[in-house]
Amino acid sequence: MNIKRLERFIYRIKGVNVDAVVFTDQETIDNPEFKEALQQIVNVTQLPGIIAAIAMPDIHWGYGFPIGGVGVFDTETGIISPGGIGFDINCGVRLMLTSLHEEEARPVLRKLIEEIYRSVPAGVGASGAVKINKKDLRSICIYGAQWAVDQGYGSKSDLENIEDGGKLSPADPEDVSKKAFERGLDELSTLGAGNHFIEIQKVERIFDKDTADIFGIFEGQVAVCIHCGSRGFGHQIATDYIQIMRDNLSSHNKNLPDKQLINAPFSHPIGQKYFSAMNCAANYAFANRQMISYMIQLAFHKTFPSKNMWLLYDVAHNIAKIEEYEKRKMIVHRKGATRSLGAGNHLLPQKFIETGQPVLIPGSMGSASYILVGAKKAEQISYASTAHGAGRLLGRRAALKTLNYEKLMNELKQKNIEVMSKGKRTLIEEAPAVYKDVDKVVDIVEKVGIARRVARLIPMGVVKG
DNA sequence: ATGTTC
Repeated sequence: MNIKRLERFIYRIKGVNVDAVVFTDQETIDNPEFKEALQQIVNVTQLPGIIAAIAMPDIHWGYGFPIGGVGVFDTETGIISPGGIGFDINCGVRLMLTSLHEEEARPVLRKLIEEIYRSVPAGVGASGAVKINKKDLRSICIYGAQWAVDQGYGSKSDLENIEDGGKLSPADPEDVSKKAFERGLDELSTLGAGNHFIEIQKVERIFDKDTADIFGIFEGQVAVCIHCGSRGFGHQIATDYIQIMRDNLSSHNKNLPDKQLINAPFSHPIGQKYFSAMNCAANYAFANRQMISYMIQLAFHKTFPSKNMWLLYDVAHNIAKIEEYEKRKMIVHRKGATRSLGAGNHLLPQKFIETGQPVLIPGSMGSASYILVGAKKAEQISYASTAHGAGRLLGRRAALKTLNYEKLMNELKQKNIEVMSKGKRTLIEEAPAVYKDVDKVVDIVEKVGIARRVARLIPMGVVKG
């Protein structure tokens, strides 16, 4: 690999049609663990219609494309690829703020965590939180979070605090398979497993007082963070379209450097159908997080009837969207990358025009999370993208082999973190030691200038699959 | 990530 350091935390790797750009530190560049992930972002530069291939400081190995990567393609000559988005379509993060202070929450924290755990089914195959029929699911595909609000789960004002209003188009349920529909029916309002979680956090530090004030953030404030996606519904859609592309576009895909980069020309009917089906899954995920936050609100008000809880923002970090840069339409794949719109961007609702878009970057179970704000510079150097999390350091298998459950529980106990989980295995696979240091990731993001820190939060309690 | 390896 031909890697050149352009400036501090910005590297250029020689690519095929374009060069790849990586925002990271020298340690990551030199670490053999990340060699494959860096090769993956280089592979992306070989795809048709590529405009930019960018990796974030939380880069790690993924299916075809690296996680923590952005792939930008021309809408006419370029492609759309399920691997550039991820199996968990519109995996994302939602942050709820409260009028509650940490000291008031501490004595009843266990009860609150238990209440939330009962309200939101977690774990692999979790189901049965709400009953919907096929017609509802069709509406969810089209209307996303708006469907949930129309059903009484939350309020209309929530919608402007969700990326794209929680509703993407085109999204035609006819492009979604029967099998995906079957899976989607009983999974709405469930958390899932793996790195998905609900976390009760407290604001530990404020970096940007002016923005924090506008966002309604204060030191010691209790917040609730939700990290989850489109469950088996999105997973099935990704699986279906990988198969469809394999069966119907074999000559188009014959010279791929990696089979997992399978794709369709964006302008091809299959590319268009996948885009539409992907939007259905994205809308399902927006509805899912809307439902979950409503359930959490009920649990919260049971414990604290006189306190308020409201939505700060909801971001997607596994998605592809049509965006325009320099009057050219592009299909921007963000896989483990968060949109980062700076102040004044016309896509923002009025309330965020002067601040820029809230950006949510959670860490791992025992570590900090950040609220950041989008930066104009991101629109210039990263196609309005920034990092999405701490980024995995160790694979699941390696985690199970090297880490000890009792030791992990002791660590969390020492940090005063209450945990409720469906199983031990997920906890070990998601232990803090498995992730990079989120503080470092966010530091690079800010120094490069693709988002700015507003507040740092630390965990008080966590619910996991 | 996932009715757990596509």
